[in-house]
Amino acid sequence: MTNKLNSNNLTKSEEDYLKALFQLLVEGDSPKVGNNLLAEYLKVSPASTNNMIKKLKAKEYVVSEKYGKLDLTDEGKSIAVRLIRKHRLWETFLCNYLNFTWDEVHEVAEQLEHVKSRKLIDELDRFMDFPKKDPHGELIPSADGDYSILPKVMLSSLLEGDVCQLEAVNDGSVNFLKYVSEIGLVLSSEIKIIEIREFDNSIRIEFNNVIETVTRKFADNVFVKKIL
Amino acid sequence: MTNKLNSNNLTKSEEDYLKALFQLLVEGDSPKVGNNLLAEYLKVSPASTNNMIKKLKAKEYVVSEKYGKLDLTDEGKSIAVRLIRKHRLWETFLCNYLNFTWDEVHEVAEQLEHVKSRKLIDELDRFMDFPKKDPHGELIPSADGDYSILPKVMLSSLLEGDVCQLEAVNDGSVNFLKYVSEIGLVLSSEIKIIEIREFDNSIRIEFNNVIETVTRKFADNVFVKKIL
DNA sequence: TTAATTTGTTAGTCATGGCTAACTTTTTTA
DNA sequence: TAAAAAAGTTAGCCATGACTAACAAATTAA
Repeated sequence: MTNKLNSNNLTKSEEDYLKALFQLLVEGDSPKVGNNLLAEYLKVSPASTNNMIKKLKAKEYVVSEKYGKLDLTDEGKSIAVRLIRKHRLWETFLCNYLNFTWDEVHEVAEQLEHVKSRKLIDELDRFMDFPKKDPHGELIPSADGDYSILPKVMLSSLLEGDVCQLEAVNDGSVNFLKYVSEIGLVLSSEIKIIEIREFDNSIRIEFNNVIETVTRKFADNVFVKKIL
Repeated sequence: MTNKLNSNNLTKSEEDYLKALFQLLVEGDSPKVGNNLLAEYLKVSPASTNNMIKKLKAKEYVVSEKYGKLDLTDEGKSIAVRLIRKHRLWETFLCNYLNFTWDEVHEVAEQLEHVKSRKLIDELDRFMDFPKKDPHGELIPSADGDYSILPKVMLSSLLEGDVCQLEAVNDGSVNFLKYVSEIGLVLSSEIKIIEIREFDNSIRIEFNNVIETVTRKFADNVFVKKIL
């Protein structure tokens, strides 16, 4: 446990910054995360970010040298992981018990993840019988803070003739999520790559006995496990 | 429905004030609610309250004349009722599904009631099969905003020999709630008034084949239905 | 009915967390 | 390697919602 017990006195804003920084560091493509990237990700000005980073450094959740790149301390990471755990558990609850669809959960989970109660989230976890994955296929961190990520294979990285199973989708865009469910894809859907068109990078895929053409951008946001 | 659709753009603070004002107006003892009473109830300074009331008047949720008493507009009432609905549904969920006890729910429900999502709360209601009462015995307002209160008969108003059933408890104090459950009282418990001691206003009651002595203050916070 | 008390209001301050504009440092690229 | 671009920082502003201190109005009591 942390030496600060459960005195988690962070504001919603502080939590947002820590979680965003964690996601850029751990799940992002950029090797280094700087002030402006974080600002862009959170859709706030670089000045606001700079200001908040100062505060988070003072509280020892963030480390960085002047004009240098940002990193999280262990305590900072731990807070971020707890937020991600809360977010994913709520998403799971909303989808599995309250009839929410993929594209509806994110906004509400963003609010619910800031509710402060250890018991609430651990009981919710138990109530759902300790789910391993959220509705988008992402792993849910455990109560003791184990964070791991699935090896991500993009649908766009496969070759003609390959067969795979849908493991997860990027939950960054509501429109994308709507589109995915509208065409009928769900977790575990079996997908076969019929054709990759060099001309425009579009991909013809088959699933549920239908054939669809999807763009490269679409396929970049769909993560799969190759099975053939 | 309101003419503002669902554009419920109130801050947490604004919501807190509206709900508090509603509770003082509808459930409180005072015939008139003024600025200072509201301030005391919310544990903020009269100046803060005055400031917020100005804003809520500008937004047409509150009406009052200068130096006059406060009242809510229909829109203000409607917002307060929706908050109470959310609060009580969450309390019900926490108690019935997540193993929370009477004294634990309030603090967490205070946070959950500010989560903004019409679908969330209506689905939660459906998930629990439209409960009528919250864990403390209070009626839960319906989705279309019907607010009603149980006729409140205080345990302290009964006479020796009367028999009653526990209908609701005042949920204003954690310590009181803890005490109620520790001695073994639950909703629907049958209680018999054994003796009322004039000397110190204490009351001897019998329930579950045990006899307990409770204070007048305790009995003022326990609401019952007389059955004999 | 005046004086005391309570209640309500205003002015001015503070912290949080946004913002823009201007500036500095670092990195890129020509 | 010097100029341009990008990234980071600082100063100063704004809104929100707290606060205290001082003051005004209304109510209660003498």
